[in-house]
Amino acid sequence: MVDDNSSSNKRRTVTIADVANASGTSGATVSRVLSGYEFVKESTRNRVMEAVKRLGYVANLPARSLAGGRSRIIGLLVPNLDNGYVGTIAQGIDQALASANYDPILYTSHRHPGKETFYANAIANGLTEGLLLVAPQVLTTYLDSLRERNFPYVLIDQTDATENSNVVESTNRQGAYEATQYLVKLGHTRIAFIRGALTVQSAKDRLQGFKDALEDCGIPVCEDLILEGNYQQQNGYETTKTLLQSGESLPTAIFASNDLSAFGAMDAVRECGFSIPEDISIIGFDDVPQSSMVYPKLTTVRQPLELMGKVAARMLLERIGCPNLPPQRNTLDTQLIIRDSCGPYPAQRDRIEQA
Amino acid sequence: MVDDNSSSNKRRTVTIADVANASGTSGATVSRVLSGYEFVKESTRNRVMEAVKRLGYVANLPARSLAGGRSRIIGLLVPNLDNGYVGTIAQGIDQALASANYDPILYTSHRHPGKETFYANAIANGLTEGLLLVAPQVLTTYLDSLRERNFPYVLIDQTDATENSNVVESTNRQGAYEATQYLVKLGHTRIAFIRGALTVQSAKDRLQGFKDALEDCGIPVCEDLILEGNYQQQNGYETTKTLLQSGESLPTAIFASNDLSAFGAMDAVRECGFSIPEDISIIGFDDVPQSSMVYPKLTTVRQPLELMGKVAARMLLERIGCPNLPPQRNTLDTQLIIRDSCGPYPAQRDRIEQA
DNA sequence: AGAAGTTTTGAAAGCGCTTACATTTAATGG
DNA sequence: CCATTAAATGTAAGCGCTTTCAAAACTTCT
Repeated sequence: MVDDNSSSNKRRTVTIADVANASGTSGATVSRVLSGYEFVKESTRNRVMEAVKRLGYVANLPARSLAGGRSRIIGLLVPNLDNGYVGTIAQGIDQALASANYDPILYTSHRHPGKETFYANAIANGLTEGLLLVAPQVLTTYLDSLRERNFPYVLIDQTDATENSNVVESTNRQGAYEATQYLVKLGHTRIAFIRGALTVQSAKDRLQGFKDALEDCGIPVCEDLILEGNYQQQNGYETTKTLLQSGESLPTAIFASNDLSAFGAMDAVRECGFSIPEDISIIGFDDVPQSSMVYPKLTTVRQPLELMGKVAARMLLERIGCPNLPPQRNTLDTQLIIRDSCGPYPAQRDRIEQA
Repeated sequence: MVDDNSSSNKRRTVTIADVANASGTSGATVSRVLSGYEFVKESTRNRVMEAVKRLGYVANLPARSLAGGRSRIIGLLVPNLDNGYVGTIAQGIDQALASANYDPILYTSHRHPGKETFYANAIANGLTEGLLLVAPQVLTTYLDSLRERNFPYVLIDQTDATENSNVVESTNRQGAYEATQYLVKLGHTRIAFIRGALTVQSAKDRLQGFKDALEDCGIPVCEDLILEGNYQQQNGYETTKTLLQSGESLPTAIFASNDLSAFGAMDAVRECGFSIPEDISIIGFDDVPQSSMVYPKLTTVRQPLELMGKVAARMLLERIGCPNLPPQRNTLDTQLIIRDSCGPYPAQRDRIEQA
């Protein structure tokens, strides 16, 4: 019952030493109590906890980190923040992190063009315990450093060719396959495909799924209908517009390999005077929140984004706990979400082509 | 030119001492060079920088923090992540922070029900240099502690009644006023208003703008048409549905005081068999990215969200630099964005009411 | 009661950095 | 050329915590 309201009111923050004094123990013991160390006498523990509460003690994170403790911070590298895709994943991550009492520090990749800055910020500076990489476009640059240091990380919706990374992804090929089949079943044979950058594994897989489905349905793959893309809405818009204005025999359906480019495609299609899905069907991939809010509601392949974030975060936390677990790959199921943007092969097709 | 590839390959990370050795100086000097201290001889500075580069030295953040340096981390408290509102603001924040070489650590308020945890995480743990609070619902709980400690923070899209906080907001009253006037000019007189929680200053201000406009137009304010809300889509949906099913004399326009609830309202309106804007006009507030993507495109009052984020971040950084600047309030202009969700007083109105 | 554990604790050594403070070196002036 | 002042650098003391290491306090068992 030491009352240390002594004359020193210079000290700003309550330190572990204050708690030690107030509870008549040593700093070491307080630290043990706080870290849940087993061999502390019940009564001591209580005394310490009481003092902690009474003084409003909160551990100083930098000090703890420096001394070798856990910072309970993980780095979250995202490409940007202004679309639902990232937000939804982040939401899942945040939930999983929250229940483990971790916080994410945010790194946006657009501002880290090279390896340097990002590496410096996230890894070498000793703050984060692990890293979550959301759909990074470029990975070769720093993945090696990460592995070299045995620094825990997991890739979300992106794959490392070496198979040495922990990754959470979804059944991209299968999803695209089903989407394509769906379109074919509706009677479409001329289907345009807007692909993502082929540096991104998911873009390759989705393209593959598309081609496989076409092949399996006995429809020849027409390379002219495979449009170069980058998962951006603007690109979806431009590439679609170019296609529709090319005057060549038009597609009756467009498979945009992510929702964002699908939104762009929708704009372009409408601007060219076609209606969706009467003239041209559009299908996307991801099922971001907006997809059910656009008009017409977008038929798309759902990736369980929030779940992916959650799974990834848990996976990371697990690795942080046991640094030597072997790399693991977690592939979650996609699901075709049928809404209003796809229709049967357009009857009025001919009328349109004359226009 | 000291080559210190000595036999000790035990050390994992390069420390300031390594750099000191390699450059034939002391740790203190290295630290000075790194922090841009003025009185270091040019040649010394060069030698140090060269060693830094050669060894790939990166400062250890916790150590730096602990020793009293800058962590270059600011806390970002957001209500959630899965809507464009927060994402857009965050995007602006991130940009401003990036150019000052700061990173945000993310705190989502849904997981910090009381003051305790959040306070502990963000302030007392000594990691962050300042705090950015995005539209916090509750602030009384920790604002006092912040001020007491003279901890730099700025509120975004939320105001502190005491006028003692730094805040970045927009012309909420004025924006709502103009939106309402616009509706009135279109011929509407029965306008429903879905308000936000009145704990949020913006919600009060928007309501006030609505009432003021009505009054100035000589239209009596009908309390029955002011619907309780909370800025959530679900709420906008439910409250609108209830209103439309109440059978009482229906509104011809709905002013949802944020876009999210406007989206909810749109759903409800359509589900009740009305069309927008032919039967019922809808106007929102915020202009989140989705607003231009929904159908029909939402007429709304734009808050410069990204700019608000940017301004707030700069303001915070400024306060971190000069801790004693007086509280400042920065009110940015809103702008009425006319799109497709509002139309003139419906001619076919009577037909509908009979249905 | 004394040996042989076990459980509990405290003292003290850092973690890697910043920052007085002290000291050395260079520059200036008479 | 030496005092005087300014510039440049090194020494050392922490920042608040975790974690050996070793000692103290109990138990248990002959």
